[in-house]
Amino acid sequence: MGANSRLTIAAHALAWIGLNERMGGEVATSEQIANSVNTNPVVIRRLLGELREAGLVESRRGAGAGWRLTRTPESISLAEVYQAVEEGPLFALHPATPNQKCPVGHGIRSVLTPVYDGAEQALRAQLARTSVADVLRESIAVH
Amino acid sequence: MGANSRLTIAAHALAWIGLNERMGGEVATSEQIANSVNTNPVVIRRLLGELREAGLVESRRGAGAGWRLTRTPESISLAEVYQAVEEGPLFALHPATPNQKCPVGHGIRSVLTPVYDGAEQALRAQLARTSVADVLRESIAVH
DNA sequence: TCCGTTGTAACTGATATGGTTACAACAGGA
DNA sequence: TCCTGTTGTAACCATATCAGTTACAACGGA
Repeated sequence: MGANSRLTIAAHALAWIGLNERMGGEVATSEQIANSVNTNPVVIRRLLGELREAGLVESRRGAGAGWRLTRTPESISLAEVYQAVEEGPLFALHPATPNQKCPVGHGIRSVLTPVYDGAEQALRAQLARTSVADVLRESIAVH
Repeated sequence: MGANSRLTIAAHALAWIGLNERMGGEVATSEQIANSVNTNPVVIRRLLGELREAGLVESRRGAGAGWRLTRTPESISLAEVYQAVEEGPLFALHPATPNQKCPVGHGIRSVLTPVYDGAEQALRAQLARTSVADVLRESIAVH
């Protein structure tokens, strides 16, 4: 599958902002986060922009600007982060409408749809078991 | 996410072969399957080739050639089909090694790895609840 | 030998991703 | 009012995957 690192980078960014706030920092800049993730600040700003649309972070512009969490790290689950950065469904149905004259082609889409919904639901439920606070705490605990 | 239709097409092809065998057909050709899926026969042959490597189907060449299931439709779950056609992990870690001098960057990969493993395991477990026989039977039942 | 099918390479167009440069918009402070 | 640092965003590039297509060699039964 086209595995991407969007969830990884988003979780990393949120954990970093959480650590920054715990250390007394007012706001975190995309440059600081990018330095920890080891990527370009624009990549961070694009992803945090999607998290802002989802209501997970807020940004301040102008001098002394940066990013802050709108909620506690404990209350943000990876399922919400996934929802914010991965829009489409996990599995796609047929690119072209299957042959409706064939019994299989006629019925298969309405069969697969709930199967895919259930699989995606199971995925989200498992991601919901981990919070940004978990990621931050366990990351720091690694020696 | 880069949602693709590989699992959909593979499940459709297997269900079609299963129906063909139930109707007394010896082998199914990639052209017949492609006609039901509404795509090009080469797309079918490529995907069935991966299913053959996984041991789910076998092919015969020469005149009167085609494809057959190696097991009953009841014994083939969508989790196995997923395994056969989607190799890589669902979520990727960082494209570049994160900053090891940062506490978050140092520990986050070993934290996310088991989280992603668990999520993917939940996905597979849910897909395992549906078999090719289920897909075939329910598809035919759709009016 | 003929012929239908598989197996596979090669190419195309569309789309997603991560990275980069560039620059306007903004807002606090000197 | 101006300076400065940061966000917001457009534009572009390289790479990869996917679905589709054409072409043709390999195979094997009749």
